[in-house]
Amino acid sequence: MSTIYDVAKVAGVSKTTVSKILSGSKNVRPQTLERVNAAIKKLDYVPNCFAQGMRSAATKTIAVLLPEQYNYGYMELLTGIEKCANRNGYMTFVCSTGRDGEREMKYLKEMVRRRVDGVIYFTYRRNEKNIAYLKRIAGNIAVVVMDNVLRGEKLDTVRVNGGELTKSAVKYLCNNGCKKIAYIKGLDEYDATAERFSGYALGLKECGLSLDNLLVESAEFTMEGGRNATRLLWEKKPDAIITATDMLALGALDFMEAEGVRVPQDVSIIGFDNIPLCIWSRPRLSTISQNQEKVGETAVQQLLARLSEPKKEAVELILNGELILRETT
Amino acid sequence: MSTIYDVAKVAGVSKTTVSKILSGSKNVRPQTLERVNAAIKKLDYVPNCFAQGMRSAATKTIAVLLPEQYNYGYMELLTGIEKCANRNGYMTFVCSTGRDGEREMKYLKEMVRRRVDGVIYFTYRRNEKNIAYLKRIAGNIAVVVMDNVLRGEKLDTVRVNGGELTKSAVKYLCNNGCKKIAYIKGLDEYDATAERFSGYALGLKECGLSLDNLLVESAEFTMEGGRNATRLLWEKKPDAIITATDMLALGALDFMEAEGVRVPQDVSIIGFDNIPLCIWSRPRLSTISQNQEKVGETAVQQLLARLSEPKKEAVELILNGELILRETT
DNA sequence: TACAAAAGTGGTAACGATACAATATTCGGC
DNA sequence: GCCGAATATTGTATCGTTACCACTTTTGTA
Repeated sequence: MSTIYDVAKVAGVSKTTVSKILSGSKNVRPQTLERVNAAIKKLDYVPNCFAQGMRSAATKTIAVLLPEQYNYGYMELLTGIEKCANRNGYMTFVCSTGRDGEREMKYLKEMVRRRVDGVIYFTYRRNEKNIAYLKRIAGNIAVVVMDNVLRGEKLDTVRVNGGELTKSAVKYLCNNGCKKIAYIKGLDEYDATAERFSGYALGLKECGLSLDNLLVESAEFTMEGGRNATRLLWEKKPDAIITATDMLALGALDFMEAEGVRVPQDVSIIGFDNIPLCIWSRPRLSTISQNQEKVGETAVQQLLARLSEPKKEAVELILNGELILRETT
Repeated sequence: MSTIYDVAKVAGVSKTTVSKILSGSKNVRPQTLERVNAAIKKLDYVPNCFAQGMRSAATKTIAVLLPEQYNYGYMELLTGIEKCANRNGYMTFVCSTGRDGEREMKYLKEMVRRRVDGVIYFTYRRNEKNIAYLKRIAGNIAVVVMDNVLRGEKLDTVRVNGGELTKSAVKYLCNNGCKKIAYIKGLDEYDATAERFSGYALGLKECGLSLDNLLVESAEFTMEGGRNATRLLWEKKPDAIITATDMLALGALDFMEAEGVRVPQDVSIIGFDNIPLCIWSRPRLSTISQNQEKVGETAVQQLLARLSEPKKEAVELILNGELILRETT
């Protein structure tokens, strides 16, 4: 592969001149510019990113750390991140840590090794050791934290207020006459879904309803989990069910179909995430949309903002989602 | 950020010794090893990938070029690629070119700039200029081509034999008494789907049925496209419909539901891809599965094989898919 | 004990680019 | 045509690492 030196030789100038032209300097004679450009074209010259990065630090690379194995739920978020990053000349590394703190640390170090400019950090719960490392590297590498797992850590944060949104779902159901609103939680170790549950509790309170632990179940984030939790809840005859994720809601819907329960006449169901499957279920699932593509885009924008002003105070960006009413309410 | 020189100073040895230890040399006294490791830990030292890459070429990075904007259809493939790459210590860049040759070239150059070790090249049709460039860089960067778009180019290829699989679907339907098997093609410019259509034609021939152009429609790869094509086809009263992709089949299914046509009693439908939605449609969609995760894994393995033996003759790996019979046949 | 081989360590030159200072060339005004 | 200013070009050091060779120390064997 040709180097800047080869280009200089072919064009009959010094490599310093070539370097200047590459970085768009004005102080070059038109004929020199032409000769150099011809040489670049002839040799198919492409600057070596590694050599560049060694002097001028910026690698135009962003890393995205995800807690779970790469799955459909991250698609929109990743699309948003990719698009915005590429638009700004950045490439991205996507790493899934599989909920494993050690692996997360391994990837964080790998990102330092690769001198990425920034990290979009998505995790499912606090890991003090990793947070300490993250804060240490935040001096050299821009860090944006997704969700509010690390609140109070003075790191830029981008998140959707899942609590507020869940509260609004409770209020909507209440205003439409529901009195026994059940909830299917995710695993408590997930901060993001724990927040949604808090919103549920708060919503009940503001509606003058009391929180009944018998109307709350926990489950794995799968259809199967949703089905099982619903089976237990159904004995308490709720008139509505809100779930922490759409898959749980689809499980609930599946249970109702099997039992011959009419949705929404006998019971209303509201999910969370607005995954594409929502419009394929019958009846179509009402849910809360987070607009993940926008979230990803915002995260990248904040990262770039941080890179251009490293000293500025950390910000917390809270995006709005919306309640999407389809056929299960 | 600390450098190898800092480590050497703290440990009281030369940077050459530190470098040796990092690369796992045996010829080091245990106490020296210990002192250096302590220094590395103390300083949180992580080698600079750029400086390393400048001497020893390998960057442990693979690029994946996709023709379409990052979407659900690529999820499994990407998962396979990611998993296998990470397992082998590689990171991946994913680039979507949006069916734009210029953009594809831009990304190819970017990958050369970043000195990736290999490129997994996925495109939708031949672009001579880009192919020429690809072949030129294939001397320095390992290239694996997905699908058979570039057949005859002496580049490693990994693909699923969509033609053969479609043929087997035709035979299955024929053996079950279907006589008027219609087909919904994708856009002809896609080589992968064109191959599937050839399989359809060949299947008919081998079953002793003749290809009737009135039983073939083209459409965009969307549900809407499938619905419209089916509306036209339905006038010819086919007893089965095979489609180039699942979304087209879901569109067909949607049309049948709206028209009150019973599936599979009145007409059988077979899609292609086995996207997750297949098990959500009612009746559940029969389809052809490509096992994309396996495809991705195979591509990475071939890339690594090429890296270790650059001179070996190019290979073509053809993976098997399978006909998945659900409720539409 | 002697002496070659092996083990352990260090010095220096790359890798390919950019930054900075230094030098060469052109230009404008008198 | 001369001189200073502006423009254009170049030489050299440097980034952090590894490769290679040279050197010192230890080990093993006759």
